[in-house]
Amino acid sequence: MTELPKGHPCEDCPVRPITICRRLDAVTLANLRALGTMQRLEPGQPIFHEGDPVRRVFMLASGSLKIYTLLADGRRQITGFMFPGDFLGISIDDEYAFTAEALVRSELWWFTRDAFDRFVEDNPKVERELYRLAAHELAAAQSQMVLLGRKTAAERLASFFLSLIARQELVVGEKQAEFDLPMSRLDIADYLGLTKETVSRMLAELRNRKFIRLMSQDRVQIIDRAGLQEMAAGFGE
Amino acid sequence: MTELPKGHPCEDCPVRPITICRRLDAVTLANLRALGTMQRLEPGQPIFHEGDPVRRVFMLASGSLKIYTLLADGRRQITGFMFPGDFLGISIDDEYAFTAEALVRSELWWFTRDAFDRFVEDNPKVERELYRLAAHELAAAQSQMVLLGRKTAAERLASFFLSLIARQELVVGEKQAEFDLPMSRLDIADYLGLTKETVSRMLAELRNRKFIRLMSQDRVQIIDRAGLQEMAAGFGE
DNA sequence: CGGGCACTTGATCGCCATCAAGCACTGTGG
DNA sequence: CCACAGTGCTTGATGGCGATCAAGTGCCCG
Repeated sequence: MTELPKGHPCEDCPVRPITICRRLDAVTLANLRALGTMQRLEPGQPIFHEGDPVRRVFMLASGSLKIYTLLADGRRQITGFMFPGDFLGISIDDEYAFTAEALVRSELWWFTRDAFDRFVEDNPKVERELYRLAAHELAAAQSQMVLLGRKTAAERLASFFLSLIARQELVVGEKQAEFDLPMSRLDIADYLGLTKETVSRMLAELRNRKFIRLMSQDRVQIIDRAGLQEMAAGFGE
Repeated sequence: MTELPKGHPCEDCPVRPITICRRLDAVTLANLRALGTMQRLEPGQPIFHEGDPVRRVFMLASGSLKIYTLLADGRRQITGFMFPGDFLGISIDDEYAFTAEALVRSELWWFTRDAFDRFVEDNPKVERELYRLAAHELAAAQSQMVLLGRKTAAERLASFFLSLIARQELVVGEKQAEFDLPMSRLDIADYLGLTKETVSRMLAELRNRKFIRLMSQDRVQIIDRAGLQEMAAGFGE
């Protein structure tokens, strides 16, 4: 990555660092992991802050993280959550554009940027895979724009739950009826562009409509997936 | 791109098509252009619709486009505008995830997917460049999420104007004091997650604060860029 | 048990959406 | 040259969704 032709034709445009955080294939992962160092994280512990120099590339092994940006007066937008297998810190710039912080006790591997770049150079398929991963991120970002720009509070929460369970099903490899909420109500709110009170109310709303059941504070059972999907897609009722 | 290893490990996850629409370097462009066909577009003419099969890759030569997604009941979110030099339709999936439509009379080159893919294979640097372009898109998408999730109406418009003029300055290569608004108030609203009325009011607000001047309906002069920047960054006043 | 904290629920407020004129530019025909 | 639609933008009046402010509740861990 370091030997990417710097600038040309965009060197003066406001390039900002990028997260690529979807999964690579198993073989690549194993080879890469051999180059890395493991690190434990406590809940709330930051991995890096917005503006920090980009020195390392991270891969989450267990737990979960949040990625966020702050406005001048403290308003916060969480732009993504990360789960085991996700990559973080792969960037074409020298500063992170966001802060990354552990939600729960987590483990991650880190690699120096150089080691990671060398690995990419030695594994031609990886570059292609990285592009593929970036494409996934972009598609997700676009649906999040639709969510933030045009969906109602209830629709946002429904969409969020569906994406969380889809994600978990991808990892487990089969349909699931329940999923965890490792993040707080405030984190959910800051991801969906709402307040924690509204998240709480919409949770009650989805419960009243018999779309979901709360097994505990941080575990949700899906009762009516079709109902959730209709709501997430923006059908009136 | 067609020979990207299909699936593995993401084949069952909801992959959606992706736009890559920033500039490649001049040499690459010239080589690529030789493979393409030119097409003229009238204002409002669609290039493709959400759900259409991905058969071509496009490059905008002149004019401008909008990219949007619709919800079930007709709510619309514009996820991006495209300007000369931008690429469109580069995708890892077989269906477009959005609709692309000309804002004004425009010209674009198109390439068959196969021709484009062969070109990418024959030009190893291009793959790297594509990744770089995707990274730019991702950074832009993240700031748009902050805008849509946490900024006020006035802040959104200020941010939008700054990004439009930054874009134009990138093309022209020097600082500019004025820029065009090739899109309607409704398009601006659907990009910023607002209504056309609110866009109109915030335009008046920025005018009253002496941040901008309207040279005509579709041309803006920036009077106080620092003021706009503060507002866009979310400082209280 | 009890203290703390996150979450829920309730009451009120405000920003922006909605509804509704009014206005300005554009083109067209008399 | 002007009447006059037609269209898109602006401005005004009102309303509603979600934010804010404020209790209340349950859960976790002492």
